[in-house]
Amino acid sequence: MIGCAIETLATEGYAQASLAHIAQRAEVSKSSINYYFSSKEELLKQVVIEVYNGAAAYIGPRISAQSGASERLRAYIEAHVEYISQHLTEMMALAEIGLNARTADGKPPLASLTGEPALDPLIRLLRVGQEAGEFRDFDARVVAITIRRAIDGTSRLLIGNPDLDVGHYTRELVTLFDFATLKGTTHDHLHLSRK
Amino acid sequence: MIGCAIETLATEGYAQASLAHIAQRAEVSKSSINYYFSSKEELLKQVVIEVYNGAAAYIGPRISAQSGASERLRAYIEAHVEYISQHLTEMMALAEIGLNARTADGKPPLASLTGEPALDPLIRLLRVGQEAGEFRDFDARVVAITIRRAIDGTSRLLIGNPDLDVGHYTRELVTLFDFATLKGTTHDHLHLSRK
Amino acid sequence: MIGCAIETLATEGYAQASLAHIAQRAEVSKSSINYYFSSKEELLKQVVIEVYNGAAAYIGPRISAQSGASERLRAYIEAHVEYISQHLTEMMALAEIGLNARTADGKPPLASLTGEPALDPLIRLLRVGQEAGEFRDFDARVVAITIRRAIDGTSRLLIGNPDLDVGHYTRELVTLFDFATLKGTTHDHLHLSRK
Amino acid sequence: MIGCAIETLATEGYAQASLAHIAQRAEVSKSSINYYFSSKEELLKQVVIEVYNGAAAYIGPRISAQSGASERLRAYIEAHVEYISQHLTEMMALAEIGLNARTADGKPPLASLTGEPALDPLIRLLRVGQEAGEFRDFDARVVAITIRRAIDGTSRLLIGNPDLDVGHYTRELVTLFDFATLKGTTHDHLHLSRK
DNA sequence: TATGAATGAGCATTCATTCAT
DNA sequence: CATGAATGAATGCTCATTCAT
Repeated sequence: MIGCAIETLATEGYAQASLAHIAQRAEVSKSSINYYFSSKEELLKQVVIEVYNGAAAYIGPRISAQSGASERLRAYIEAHVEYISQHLTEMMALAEIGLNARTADGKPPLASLTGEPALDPLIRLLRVGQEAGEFRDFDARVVAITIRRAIDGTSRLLIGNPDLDVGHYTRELVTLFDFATLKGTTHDHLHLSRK
Repeated sequence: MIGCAIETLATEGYAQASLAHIAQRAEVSKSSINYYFSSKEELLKQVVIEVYNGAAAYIGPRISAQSGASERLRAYIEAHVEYISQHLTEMMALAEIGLNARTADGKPPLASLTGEPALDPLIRLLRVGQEAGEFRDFDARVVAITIRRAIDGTSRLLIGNPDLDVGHYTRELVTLFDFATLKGTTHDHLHLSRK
Repeated sequence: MIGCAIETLATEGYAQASLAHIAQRAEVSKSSINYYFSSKEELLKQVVIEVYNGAAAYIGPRISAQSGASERLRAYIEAHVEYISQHLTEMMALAEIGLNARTADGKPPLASLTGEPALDPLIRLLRVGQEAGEFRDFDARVVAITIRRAIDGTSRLLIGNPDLDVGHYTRELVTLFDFATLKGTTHDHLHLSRK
Repeated sequence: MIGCAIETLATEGYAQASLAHIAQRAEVSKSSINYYFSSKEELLKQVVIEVYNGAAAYIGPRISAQSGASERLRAYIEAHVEYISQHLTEMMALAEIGLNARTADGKPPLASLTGEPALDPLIRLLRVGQEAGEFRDFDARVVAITIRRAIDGTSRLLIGNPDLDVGHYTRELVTLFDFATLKGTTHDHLHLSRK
């Protein structure tokens, strides 16, 4: 049932993801959904949890397997893009919810996903790299946000370009952020002159 | 009236931006909106045009004023982030529309805004820089997408952190993409080893 | 303007014959219609009058030109069918109004057109024919109603069969009602046995 | 619910037969109608089917019970008028739908009811009578149309004259079409002279 | 004379939810 | 455990009408 909700969200969009449509896809009655989930909000929350846990289970170990900060960053990007490319539907669903769902007061409640809390591990990773002397001196939060934005954009990119070479895209992204983060001598004048 | 539509979209979200809510904010009747705009779709289209033109008028000249590719890229980022930080509401509205509106068949029709066509000038800018020997050898499209994603994320970031130091954020972003794009010697081994 | 109302009614139907559509066809503003006609009801009334007078001006003399009752009846049918076939649009408009317009209380107010009052001349014609011994002994009202129904159906018939041979159709109709009304000996037993 | 739709159509007319009005008469909510009927069009279709089937069930056997063509024609008229006089409301509803409903392109889609297809059995009946030598030589289609028009007009007639003597009216109609169709000698000169 | 602006009422339809079974 | 029935609220939209100009 959660699976059908995901499919509906991904293929029809948030606005069309009514209980009726989800129920139709799941070939159950609308009432059944309300039986298992106290409200639509609850259903969406479960969708988020399900998708999020699935991603974490795949990505977490991939990062942990690496030891150096730069290797971890590469693994972070690679694992995310890879997972996204293999779970496009779920990611689209997540995006639909994250961009539309609001709390009663009106503001994006699931900012927690793409937002600050979810960003913390990445920020920590970057700071560790800086302390270890692997990364140059940047604002870890800004870089983290940029990386997350690049990663989160992957699903849309793949939707629009289904035959995109994911491997090539991943490598380019990794290289890009390698250059952007790794300590080097050549570019330092730029960095300093801008400070 | 378009202004109120923008405010409603930005503060209440796409789903809550009904004609009734927009009309209420504008202190006119629902019918009046339908008098000036033949449909809701038309209203949203006008919102997009209005916001888009305003941004282009500000940003375009700022980029053109620069001559070198790397200076242009810096101007691109700076002008965008600056404009976004000063027109947060409009940008949020644009995002709400771009991410939710669908054509009759169901898929993102306004991808044109954040999507491919809008990307072309940036891609060209990057390629010019590569041909001029200013930029290293990267996939211009991947880098362009990443830059756009970083820029487009600014509005959400500012919503969540209203007292963010925009100047600092912009400088960090510019530096990040300087490192990511400019030709240097130090990091070349990374790039090559990954190829 | 009345002409455009007629066209709109005939081609788009009563439900679609809004002031907006009529105004569009007439290439004037909606307000102009309300300026010349105090209400939509008034406009429709004028349409009815216009069409009705046009028909009367054509048909009246054609009937009066005949002297015998049976000749008059033939002229009645012939003139009507002929006029209808040449003014299909107007007739369709009349039908749309007659079948849909209602007074405030809810009942067909324009029954006067196809209804009783409009029937009186025909009833009188038939009775004169009976008194003159030309027509058999029938209920003039029933026959009159039947003749009117046949005539009124002509427009629909022509809409559905645009290449109908109107001359043939008219002759068949005239013959049919000749048989139905003229005094004869052969069928009298039927009539009597049914009384 | 279909019953209330019929009543509303008959008493208030097609234009006033909104879901709101029908729901009010049925003392249910508008939503309930949409629950049972996927659209208003569907509701009207069911009304047509219901009424049509009811009529067919009554009228069909009455005609089949007769053997001769002229007897069948009499039964055809008698059964129709009788049924109509006893189901005035339903017939009015049917008329409102048939005369107003339009397909997306704009023209009368339910012509099938009063229109050509529904006419075929009557045309066949008349032709059989002609081949059997019972009926004179007329255009069966024209006569059929005229008979249907007379029958279809009955409901309007009864609405306008609730205390009409239906028996008398039926007999007059039957006699009229007896004279109009049966082979006789007296009138033949008319027919021939017109040919 | 003619029209743009504005609106309240009404339309068919969709939705999440409740309730009895 | 599951669902059919039912509904109030809300949606985008059309309409005839009014009013100031």
